[in-house]
Amino acid sequence: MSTRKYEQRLRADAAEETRRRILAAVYQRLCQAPTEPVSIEQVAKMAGVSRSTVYLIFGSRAGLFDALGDDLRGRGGFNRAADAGPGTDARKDLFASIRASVPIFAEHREVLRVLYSMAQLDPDAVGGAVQRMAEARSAGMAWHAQRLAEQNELRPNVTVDEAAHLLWSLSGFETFDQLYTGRALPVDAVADLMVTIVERVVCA
Amino acid sequence: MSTRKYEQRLRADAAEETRRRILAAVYQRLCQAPTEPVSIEQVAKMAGVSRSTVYLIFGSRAGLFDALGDDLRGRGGFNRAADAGPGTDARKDLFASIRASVPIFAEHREVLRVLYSMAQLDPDAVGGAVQRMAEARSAGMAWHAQRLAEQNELRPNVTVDEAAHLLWSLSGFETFDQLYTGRALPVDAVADLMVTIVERVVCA
DNA sequence: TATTCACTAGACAGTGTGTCTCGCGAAGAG
DNA sequence: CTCTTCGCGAGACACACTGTCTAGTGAATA
Repeated sequence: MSTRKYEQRLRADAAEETRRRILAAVYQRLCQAPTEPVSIEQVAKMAGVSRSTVYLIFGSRAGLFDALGDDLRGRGGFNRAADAGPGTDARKDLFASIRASVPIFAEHREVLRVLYSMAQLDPDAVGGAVQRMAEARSAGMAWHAQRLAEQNELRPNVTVDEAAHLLWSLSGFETFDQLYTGRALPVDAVADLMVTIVERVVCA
Repeated sequence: MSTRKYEQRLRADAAEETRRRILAAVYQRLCQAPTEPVSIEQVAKMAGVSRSTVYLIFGSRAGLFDALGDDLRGRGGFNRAADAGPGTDARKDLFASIRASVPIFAEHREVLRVLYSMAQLDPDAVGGAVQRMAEARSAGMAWHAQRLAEQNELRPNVTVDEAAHLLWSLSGFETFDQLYTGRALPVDAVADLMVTIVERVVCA
C-alpha cells in the first residue's frame, strides 16, 4: 500500500473538459426548451456522458445548477460593469453599470430566468449560486447609493438605505425581464427605460 | 335506459364543498412549506380526499393550480381596486389602486410567489391562470396610463404606451416581492415606495 | 325501489432521482 | 515495461410522483 505521488496533467485536463461539456449541455438544454423540466439523463446524453458521471462530478442535481450559476457569473461577465473602473462621476458610473448589465441579462435570459425561478421555488435546488449573485449585486448597489450621496446626487428625502433598496430592485434581472419578456420590448429600449427609471427615482 | 332528470341540490353542494376543501388544502400546503414541491397525494390527504378525486375534479395537476389561481383572483379581491370606483382624479385613483393591491400581495405572498414562479418555469403547469391575471392587470394599467394622459398628469416625454409598460412593470407582484421579501421591508413601507416609484417615473 | 352520481380504493405503466457496485482503459509512476 | 491510480461507463436498486383506468360503495334523488 505504498502511496505514490500523482501529478495530473492530461488527466486533470480531461476531467475539467468533461465538467465543462456537462455545463455546456445544461446551458444548451435550457436555451432550447426553457419551459420543459430538465432531467439529468437528458443532460448526460447531450454531453456524451454517463448519468452517474454527472452525480460524480456535481454531487447532485442542485450541485449541477449551482455550478451553472457560478459558471454564468464568471463567464457572463457580471462584473464587467465594475471592470469599467469607477470614474469620477457617481451618476454616470451607475448608469454605465446598468447599461452594461442589460445585454448580459438579455444574452443569458432563458437560463437566468430558469435559475431565478428555481431559486424562488426552492433555494436549495440551485445551491447558493443565485443567492450569491443577489448578494454581490446588493453590495454593489449599496456602494453606488453611498457614492451618489457623497456627491450630492441623491434626490432630496431619499436616504442612502432607501436608495440602495430601490437601486437593487429596479436594476435587477427581474425588472429587466418584466420589460424585455413581459412587454416584448427590444434590448436597447429596456436599457433606456431602466436607466430612466433609476434616474427619476433616486437621482437629484 | 330511461333518462331521468336530476336536479342537484345537496349533491351539487357537496361536490362544490369538496372542490373547495381541495383548493384550501393546496393553499394551506403552499403556505406551510412554500419551498417544497407539492405532491397531489399530500394535498388529497390534507383535504381528506382520495388522490383520484383530485384528478376527477381538476383533470390534472395543472388544472388544480389553474383553479387555485382563479380562486385567488376572485377570493383575494384583485379587483377591489377597481371596485373603489373611479373618482375624478386619475393620479389619486392610480395610487389608490396600488395601495389597495399591496396588502393583497402580502396576504397571499407565498402562494402567489409559487404560482408566478411555476408559470415562469412552465406556463402550462399552472394552466392559464397567471397569464390571465397578468393580462387583466395589463389592461388596467393601460387604462390608468390613458387616463393620466387625458388629465395632463403624464410626465413630459412619456408616451401613453411607455407609461403603460412602466406602470405594469413597476406596480406588479414581482416588484412588490422584490422589496417585501428580497429586502425584508414592512408592508406599508413597500406600499409607500411603490407609489413613490410610480409617481416619480410616470407622473408630471 | 330503482337509479344516478360523487367519491374511494387500488392497480398499473412510465419517468425521474439518488446511491452503490463493478469494471474498463488509459494516464501516470517506478 | 509493469503496476497503480483514477476518470468514467454500465447498470441495478429503492423510492417518489404522475396520470389513467377499473371496480366498487353509499347517499341523494326520481
